[in-house]
Amino acid sequence: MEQILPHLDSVFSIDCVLFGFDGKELKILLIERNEEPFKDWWALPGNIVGPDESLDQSASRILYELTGLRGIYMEQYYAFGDPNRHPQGRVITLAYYALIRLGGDKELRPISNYAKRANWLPITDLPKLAFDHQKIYDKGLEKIKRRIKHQPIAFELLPEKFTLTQLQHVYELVLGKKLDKRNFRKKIVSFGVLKELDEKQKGVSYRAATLYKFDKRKYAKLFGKEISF
Amino acid sequence: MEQILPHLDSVFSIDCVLFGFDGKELKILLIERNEEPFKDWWALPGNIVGPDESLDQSASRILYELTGLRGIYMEQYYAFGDPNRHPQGRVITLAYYALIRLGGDKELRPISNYAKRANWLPITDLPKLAFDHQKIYDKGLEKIKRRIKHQPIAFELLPEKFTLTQLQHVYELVLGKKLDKRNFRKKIVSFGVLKELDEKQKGVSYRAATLYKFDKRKYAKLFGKEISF
DNA sequence: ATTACTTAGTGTAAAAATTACACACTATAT
DNA sequence: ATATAGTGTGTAATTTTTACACTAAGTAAT
Repeated sequence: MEQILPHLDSVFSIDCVLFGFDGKELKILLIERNEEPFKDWWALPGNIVGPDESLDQSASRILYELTGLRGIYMEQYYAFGDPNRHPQGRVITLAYYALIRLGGDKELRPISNYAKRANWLPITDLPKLAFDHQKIYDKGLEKIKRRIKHQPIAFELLPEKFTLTQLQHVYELVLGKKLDKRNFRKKIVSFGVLKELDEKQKGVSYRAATLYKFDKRKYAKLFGKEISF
Repeated sequence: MEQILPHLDSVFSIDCVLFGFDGKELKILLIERNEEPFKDWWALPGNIVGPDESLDQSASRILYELTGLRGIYMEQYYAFGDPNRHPQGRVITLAYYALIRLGGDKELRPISNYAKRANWLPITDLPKLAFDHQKIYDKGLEKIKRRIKHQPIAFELLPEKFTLTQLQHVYELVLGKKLDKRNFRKKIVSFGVLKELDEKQKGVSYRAATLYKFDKRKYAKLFGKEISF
């Protein structure tokens, strides 16, 4: 119902759960707050939605401001609006997640002044989080667990070229269970969204694995058909 | 980011997509607006979130005010926040869906004054909708299509006691395709969430079918295991 | 060049799930 | 008694899923 527009004191924000993968562990990006409330606590990066931004634009801007990253696959997944979730007033927040490959270069560019610092922390050992951010994170993890079974989001966590073992590793981390190597390969290849390259892995002290990349074209053709893990 | 709370003129609302099933068709509840903008247009029922309500509470209140219904399974599914979606200012809206069985008695109790009337309209023949409500509806339908494959939400559209044929009918309507009778029964029974009653359907001029009901207890035990259609 | 080490890469058989498909039964209405 | 309309049921063929272990290839150290 939207025909009358009272001026209400409500604030609408976006918080981001950025999952990162460095080849070993799943991490999330947290900031250490520099201001009250929850000064010195770790929190999810977030910000207030600007008056002329769409929600997705706003999420992209926030991600960019906090990390310098652009062009990342992000998706809103839940709105949190408990009237008491923020000690200073009513703040409804919309949670987005993003999946990012870590390592290499382009890391953590300067951060807005409300944070002392930002850091990628392994999800296996998270500190207490400010506000209801633990809940937001939990729901985000749950979300990508479900999503990775049906959508090709695992690739976002990997470099453009990757080995099947690396891909399996990502699935195992997100789903939280071991998968059978042969069955995994059989299945993932049968989806027909991988392109086998002529290249091999480099810099390893054992037999180098074949590199693959995700084939967006092939995936686009499959549209509608469900992938299922 | 939530440490400073500027007073912004933003409005946060909830819109509901109420899917109803009368035994024949899928319908949604629409209201005919009585005020500008979009006076005389059909729109989704919605309202502004109160300052001390949680989002779910607010959605329940709105549903109750518009229909008199309580205790309905509702879930938020997407936030719409295009800066231009409302001609009079910034309104971010959170969409909820609900599934309701129609027919019988408890229908459409008096409606707030912003609507001329409210009506259940078949989804196969919807009018043009106000604002971006067509988009909101589309996304809602998409959502329940996916959800009905994995969660026991079909039962919300049926009376407490129902026949397997009625249940199949609901699945067919939502998924938009025919299902094989024998395979459907085999599968739905194998989930083990139905309780066969000693009762038979009444008032039909042919062999009466056995009635079933959804067994919440059994379903609770299955928790974690995925249903899949 | 031999050896030790580490991961890559591969096939099959058994079990389970899915699909396609047709007819006799039962209740009611006339 | 007969026509009608929907109920309720089984099976064989196919596909998908699961469980499972060894050889091949490359690197590093000697």
